Amino acid sequence: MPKKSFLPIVRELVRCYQAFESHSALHIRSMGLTPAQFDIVATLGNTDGMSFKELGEKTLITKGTLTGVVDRLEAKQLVVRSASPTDGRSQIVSLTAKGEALFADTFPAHISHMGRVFVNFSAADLKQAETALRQLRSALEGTQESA
Amino acid sequence: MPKKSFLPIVRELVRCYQAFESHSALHIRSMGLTPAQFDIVATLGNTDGMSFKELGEKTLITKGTLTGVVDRLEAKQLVVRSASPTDGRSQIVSLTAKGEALFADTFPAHISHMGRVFVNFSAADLKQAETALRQLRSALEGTQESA
DNA sequence: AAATATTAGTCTGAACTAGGACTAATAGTC
DNA sequence: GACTATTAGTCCTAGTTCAGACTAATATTT
Repeated sequence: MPKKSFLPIVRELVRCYQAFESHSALHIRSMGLTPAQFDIVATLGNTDGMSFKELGEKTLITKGTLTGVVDRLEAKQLVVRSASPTDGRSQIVSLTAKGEALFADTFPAHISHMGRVFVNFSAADLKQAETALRQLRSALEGTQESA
Repeated sequence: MPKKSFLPIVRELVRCYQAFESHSALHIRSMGLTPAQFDIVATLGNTDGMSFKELGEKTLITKGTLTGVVDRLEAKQLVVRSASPTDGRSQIVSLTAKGEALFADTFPAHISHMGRVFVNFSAADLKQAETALRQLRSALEGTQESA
């Protein structure tokens, strides 16, 4: 490996992510949700609900955090908890009618908001960026235990 | 623009960043620091100190957060605050001898830890990833106000 | 069936996060 | 020089984050 030449990438990755987050978060907050809350609502949209475990895996929010975020969404009456019919330990989280309505309002708006960023990207550009990122991630994940 | 084809990238960017963060954070915590604290120590290393403003710009930590993080580092006697000689509003943050020592211990260790991830990357791979990320970021930053 | 291990979700504690109000100091304007 | 605008840092609030301890329920083993 080229010694230390990975530093610019790491730097660029972090800045890129933060730029993305701040662009996304600004819009989400203007719609009255936090990024984590939006993440949950977007994940539950067009589904019949799912367990905390499943929700955590899809959103990459860890269980401890999830409890609190769902609490706040429940307080806003956007989601409900219900016992799983098959597993006594498990809770199913699903959107309420109000949550569905919010999803229908905000999700397309957000996609379109974010899409504007990519107006000048060609399909090839997108593909290339995706490939580079995927390669990077698989390296990062592959090294987790070999340290 | 290709409608909606940006979603996979966004997804990949987020996962990539989180994989990086978790890999990095695990190592940093094992050295007794939080990621934000390490970020500050690493930025102050080999400098004569800098103002909160400058520190915030380099680390991408916002002012409100910075106050608290520096408080904790000061409590650990790793950094000190001192009045700026040129600007009465400004505080200079710099490493103490203990902070310098910690920097000398942990920074190379962390670089080497992270470098292992990239063992199988060629210089060309790195360059390509960097280019893709830079392009992405400039798009993200450029759209901030045009919404 | 009883003992053990695993799993789902909650709770706790320490820290980070952004945004905005606030204070003090500097800069710019008339 | 007085007025106004900007800037640097601090404080506050609400929310997120993770790790680890904990409880209850389910699986596995013997």
